[in-house]
Amino acid sequence: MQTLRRYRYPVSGKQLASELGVSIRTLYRDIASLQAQGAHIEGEPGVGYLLRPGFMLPPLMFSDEEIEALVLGSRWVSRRGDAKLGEAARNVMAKVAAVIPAELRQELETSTLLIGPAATQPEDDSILERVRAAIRAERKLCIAYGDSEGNPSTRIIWPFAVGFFDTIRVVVAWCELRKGFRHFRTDRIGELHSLEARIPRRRHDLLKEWREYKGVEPQ
Amino acid sequence: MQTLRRYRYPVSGKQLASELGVSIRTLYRDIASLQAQGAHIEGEPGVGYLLRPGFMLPPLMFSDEEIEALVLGSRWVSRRGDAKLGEAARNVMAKVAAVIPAELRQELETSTLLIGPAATQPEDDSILERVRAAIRAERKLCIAYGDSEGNPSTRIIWPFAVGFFDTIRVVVAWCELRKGFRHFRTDRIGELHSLEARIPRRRHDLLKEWREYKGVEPQ
DNA sequence: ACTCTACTGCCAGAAACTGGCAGTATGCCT
DNA sequence: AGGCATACTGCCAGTTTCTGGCAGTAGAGT
Repeated sequence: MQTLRRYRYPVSGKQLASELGVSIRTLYRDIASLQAQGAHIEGEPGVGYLLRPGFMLPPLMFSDEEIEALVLGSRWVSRRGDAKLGEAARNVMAKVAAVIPAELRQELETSTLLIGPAATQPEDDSILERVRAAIRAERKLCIAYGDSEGNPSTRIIWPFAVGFFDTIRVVVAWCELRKGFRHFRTDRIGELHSLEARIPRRRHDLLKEWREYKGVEPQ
Repeated sequence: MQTLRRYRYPVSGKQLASELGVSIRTLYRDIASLQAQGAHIEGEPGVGYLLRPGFMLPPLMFSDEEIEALVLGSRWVSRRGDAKLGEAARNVMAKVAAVIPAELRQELETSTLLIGPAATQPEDDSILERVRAAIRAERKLCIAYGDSEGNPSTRIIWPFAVGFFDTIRVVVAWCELRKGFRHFRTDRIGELHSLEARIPRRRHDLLKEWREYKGVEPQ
């Protein structure tokens, strides 16, 4: 898995086998067993193998308390994240539930830590989804924003993080108009579209610089 | 693992081996390798084997979105749960980070979904911790409670769930005084102590009945 | 002292894995 | 259309690993 993950383009079985020090025949068998375990490895004749992005977690041991924390966290994301993120959280729980024995599954589903409904009406989810997509793709966004006094403006921003507060969510970005870090409440973003232009700096560096500027501890 | 989990008392290796259809010698070897993988199996000469409570997750594959959801959920619990639950959430992330290759670890730590600070000052964490302990042990609680008009009362309750709202947390319980389901805000609980007496009904049944009574969907 | 039990080293037989070979199917390039 | 690179499968012998029995040590409870 680790070897295959290093490549972002299809790589031939022959090459993989020589890197791992095994024969081609064994490689085919190993890949088949990895696929049986759920790894998303795509193989095409004439092309090679490609690992679809994702995480492979080895066997892991969790205490009761840790499982409760995991379930509670997933439930929170499921109810407070945007639609896609919520579905991802439910998928996590479904995957975990699918592989544990039946006696434990009940313990999972019966977990007694519940997330209550949101205090405020959720705004349009698709804004958050599109912001997250832009962050991941490291692309600039053009937004119509109304500030706290209601003054409308149109800005080009470099989004690199989303902050979840109890009742609101803010996009953390570099603002080209103001030439500085700014926060934008998602419920005050009117129109939004993703630009072709890439953000000229790495997301990780922007985040680090913003943390130093604001004095925010890593989480 | 599954075989061993069924027992709540120490069980001899001989018995385990015959249930699994392997020899004693092999069982010792298998247990050694499970322990090497992180399973909490305790073996004492003259007593037998005992599995400390916990979950063993087999290898699992997650997509990028699912990992983001998992990280975000853990961060929320880490900042909004009580001290023990928060530590458990951080342990989950630490365990995951410990077993994934270095390139991926950075992706985890750099995850750009952040949880902001709580809007209100958190009340005494230990109340929530003790309520959760009572729920897990299925023990009655005696609490001093002030209702919304501030009238103080002392009640014996059967706690079976905790609801997390944006700014407050409520204990869901059967109230012996009112002979019905009641909710108690944790910030209005004054004194609290756990009683020796067990709750006469199963937590799971109480939760189910409360859901039907309140019309709450399972999460 | 005795029994029950966990745990280790050793070794032969059993099981699983590995690597090579031959062969089929599919996509890309000329 | 044809050649080439590649994924993928069945078969079989050689190698490695796993298994089960035996003998023995050590700790806990009676």
